[in-house]
Order: sequence, then structure tokens, then C-alpha cells
Amino acid sequence: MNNNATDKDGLNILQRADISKTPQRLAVLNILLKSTTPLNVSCVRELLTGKNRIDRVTVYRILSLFKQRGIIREITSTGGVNFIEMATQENPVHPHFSCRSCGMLSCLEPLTFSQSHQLISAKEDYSVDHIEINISGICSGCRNATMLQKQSGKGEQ
Amino acid sequence: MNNNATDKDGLNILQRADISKTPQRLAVLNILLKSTTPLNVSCVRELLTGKNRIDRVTVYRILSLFKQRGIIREITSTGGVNFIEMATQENPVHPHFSCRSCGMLSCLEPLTFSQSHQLISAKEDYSVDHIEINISGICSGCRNATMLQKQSGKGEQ
DNA sequence: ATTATAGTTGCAACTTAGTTGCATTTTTGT
DNA sequence: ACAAAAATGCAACTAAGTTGCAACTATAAT
Ligand SMILES: [Mn+2]
Ligand SMILES: [Mn+2]
Ligand SMILES: [Zn+2]
Ligand SMILES: [Zn+2]
Repeated sequence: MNNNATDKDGLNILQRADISKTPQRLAVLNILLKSTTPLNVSCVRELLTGKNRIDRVTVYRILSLFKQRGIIREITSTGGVNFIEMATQENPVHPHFSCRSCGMLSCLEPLTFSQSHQLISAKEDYSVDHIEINISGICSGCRNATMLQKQSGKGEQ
Repeated sequence: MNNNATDKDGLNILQRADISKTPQRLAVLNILLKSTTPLNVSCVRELLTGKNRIDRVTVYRILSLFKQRGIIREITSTGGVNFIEMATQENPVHPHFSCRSCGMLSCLEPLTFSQSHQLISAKEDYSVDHIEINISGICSGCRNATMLQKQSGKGEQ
């Protein structure tokens, strides 16, 4: 979602979703559009600095609206913090990798419908509207850090 | 995990895991063994009534130990509440269904290794140690309730 | 231009999940 | 029975997320 997003993109998205375009909503949208990884609410707020600072509650309300209108999707990550990412045509639902050590969340290759379809053996009387595949472990950054530590003689965490 | 679990099962599990057997740990273990669905910490505590009541912190510490020793596994559910279930040979990792309306979490059919394997296109430099597949929507109970409401002339929520 | 109306924001207060430090109690090994 | 080690309970805390309400802002009608 990073490819040189402009303010116009944000305006268009709000317009298409029939949402009134306030500076706060545009600010949040621009942050999400610019980000290369899913963000949690704290991260979004840290990026809303200076003139763009927005009350915590407002951020939650904006995100809740965006989610309801299908503009963003939520990623339920281990560790009790929810992440969000843009939900566009070019960014279909996909698995995520969450690092146990640093908490980083990154996107993995999307599944085709047929691939994901076969793993839903939900009883027929459930109506499915969302699938999350969350994979966790240790990211390359953290693994390298640990290796360096071991080489320099220090013990495990 | 419901099939007539006895106190002996709990003792055996603790023994095999080389964990000292305290009444608190046995009480938690017995609740998990008896439950037919994954439980969250609040549920576990509600079931620890009377003589068996245990401090909230102790419950967290016990569960954290059980998880570390592979006795239980955690299910990261939508809504910020984590669920737990017994992690035994006969109960391999499997997808879960979480109802958006009532919050109920239920177990779905397990995936074979080859099935789950193909959906992990993690970059090679990540080390994967956990996969969660969470499916959410509306459970049959809630759907029926909604239908009855509609029939009796009331509107949607 | 004035005013009514609905929608949006910010603030304060609250709830709930989970954690940390420390004193007291219980297990366990001798 | 006893000492060391481990486990528990309590109080206090953090962090995510929610609710109610008053103030503000855009819009639409007069
Ligand atoms: Mn993603
Ligand atoms: Mn299960
Ligand atoms: Zn990491
Ligand atoms: Zn339900």
C-alpha cells in the first residue's frame, strides 16, 4: 500500500464510501495508505503528530467506521493488539507473520480462493464472513540479533 | 476433551510435565479437561468457585506455565480475548470458528500437515512455530435467534 | 444571513485483559 | 522435622478499548 499515495487517493476513497471528508479521517487514511506494513492503533497515533494529532477515541471511531465500510481490514494478532491494513482490490485477504520476539507483523503471499476454500470445513449451519490465518515465530531480524548475541558469548533471553 | 476426565488424568499430566502438583494447578487442569469448548480466562475463573477459587494472577501464571510446557494451546480470537484448550495428541492444531454475535468459539475439523503446509509461504528466513486459522461469522444459534426475531416482526439489531 | 439539524470531535471516566513486585504460604528434598 | 525453593495472594499498575456527554462544524432550510 506504499506506492506513492497522494491526498487525492484518500479523498476518492472517502467519496466512494459516502463518508464525509473530515481532516481527521483524511489524516488517518493517508497514514494507512503510506504504510508498507499493517499498523496498530498506537502506531497510527504516533504518526498523527503536531497539527494532525487526533484524540485516541476519535481514531478508534474512525477506524471502526472504515472497517464497517470495508475500507480497512483488521488483523487479530497474538499479543492482544489488533493491526489494520487497507482492504483494496489489489490487496486481497492473506496470511500474516507475527514475530514472537519483537511483535512485528508482516504480510505473506495471498491464498487463492480454492486454496483457502479447502481449509474451511465449517459446519454448514455457520455463516462465515471472515478468515484469518496468523503465523507466528521469529523474524529474520530477531534471529540474526540472537545469533550475534550468542557469538559474543551472551546467553539466551 | 470432555470424555469423562478424572482427577487422575490431571495428576498424570502434571507428573509427565515435571510440574509440582498443587491443588490450584489441578483445579485449573480439571476444568480444561472437562470443557467441551475452548475457554477464556474469565470462564475458567467462573468455574473455579467456592473452595476452588484462585486468585486471578495465579490463574494467569498457571496457564502461562501450562502453555510453556505444551499442555495447553492458546487461540487468539477476534475481540481481544484469548481462549485456551488442551493440547494433546488426540487434539491436534485445528481451525476455530468464532461467532461475531455471541462470542462463542468452537473447534473445526483439523487440517492435515500437507493441507496446512501449502498455505505457509513464509519467507525462508522466518522461523515458524505457530499457525492459527480463525474463522468468524454467525453461529447457528445466533442465526436462528435472528430469524425468530424477524418472523415476530422485529427489526435487525 | 439566521437558525435548526445532524454528524463529528475531544475529554473524562470507565471496563477489562493482562502484568509486576513483594510478602506469605505451600511443596519438596533431606 | 526442617530448610530451600517454588507457588500463591494481594495490591498496584499498564494498555486496549468503550461509553456518555458537551462542544464544535458542516449542511440545509427558512
Ligand atoms: Mn497484510
Ligand atoms: Mn479447538
Ligand atoms: Zn522480530
Ligand atoms: Zn453466536
